Amino acid sequence: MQRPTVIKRFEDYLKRNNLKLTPQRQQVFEKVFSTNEHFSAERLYELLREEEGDGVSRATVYRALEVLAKGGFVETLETGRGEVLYEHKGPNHHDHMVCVECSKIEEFHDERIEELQERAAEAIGFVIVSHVHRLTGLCRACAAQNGSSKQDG
Amino acid sequence: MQRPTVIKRFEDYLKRNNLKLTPQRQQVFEKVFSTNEHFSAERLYELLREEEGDGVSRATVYRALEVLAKGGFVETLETGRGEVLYEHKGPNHHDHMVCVECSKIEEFHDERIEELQERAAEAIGFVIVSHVHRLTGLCRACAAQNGSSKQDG
DNA sequence: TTTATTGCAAAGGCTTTGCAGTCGC
DNA sequence: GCGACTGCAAAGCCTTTGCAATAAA
Repeated sequence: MQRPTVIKRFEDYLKRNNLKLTPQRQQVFEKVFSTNEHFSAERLYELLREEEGDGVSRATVYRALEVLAKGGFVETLETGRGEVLYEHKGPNHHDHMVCVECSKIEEFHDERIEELQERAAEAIGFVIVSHVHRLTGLCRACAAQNGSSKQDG
Repeated sequence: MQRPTVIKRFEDYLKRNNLKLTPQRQQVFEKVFSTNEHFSAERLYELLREEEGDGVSRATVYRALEVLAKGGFVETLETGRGEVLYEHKGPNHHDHMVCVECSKIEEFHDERIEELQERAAEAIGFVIVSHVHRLTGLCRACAAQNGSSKQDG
């Protein structure tokens, strides 16, 4: 998906929903789509503060993220440790693997899994709107280091 | 898994980890294993208050849940709406489908999915410790009702 | 007796909200 | 000009924590 296209979609979305295109929303939108990282609302707020210009208030960042989420421009990702991260939606869907040691997030995708989950839902008449498939564990680097040290669990 | 067995495992776990078997922990443990529902910490606290006897303080409920989680006796489930629910671990693993309309939670399991996710992890050297696979959408009943009413999104 | 545990209430962290002024449309 | 938006600070919600008293082992 090219940038101009997404911006257009965003503007259309705002119009359709009687929302206004404010400089703050633009700034948030730009920042969100200019990174491929997963970020928290707080982190996004920081990033916007660092920018030249007026900046955006914390409340507005939260409110803008809500708009973006409702419009389907960003997805939320709960890391499993009480954190909520966001990322902008790209053309290709993917799921996540989160390293408990270093917090690194890797992405994966398997069409077969997507199909099987669709079947599972169909089987009981469930209509999927969205899904979360998150693996938690150790990334390659951390697994190599943690080979021996384990505590009782 | 039979109750006596789990209790035994719990007691062993406490001993092994230098933790004490207090009446409060027992109460929490009993309550957690006496229901098959998914519950929040707050809800569990309520349930315990309603019981005859001394009850357990809120702080203790949270602390006990932490112990149970670390010991692998309960699993946490983020509903995707900022809520964290718990459920006791049973013999058979399962994932969840959460209805956005009525909050009903249904369980599903597909061994093929489990295998594919294991492969996906292996492929990049990731070691899975746990995983979350949650489908969000409409359960059969709500899907039937919501056939037409949709908002822009 | 020693060390972990409990209860309380205060403190935290993150997010939401009320409100008055402001600005897109 | 109207209705939505913004910033601020206060309020909320859920969870964690410090501390002194208490109880398991």
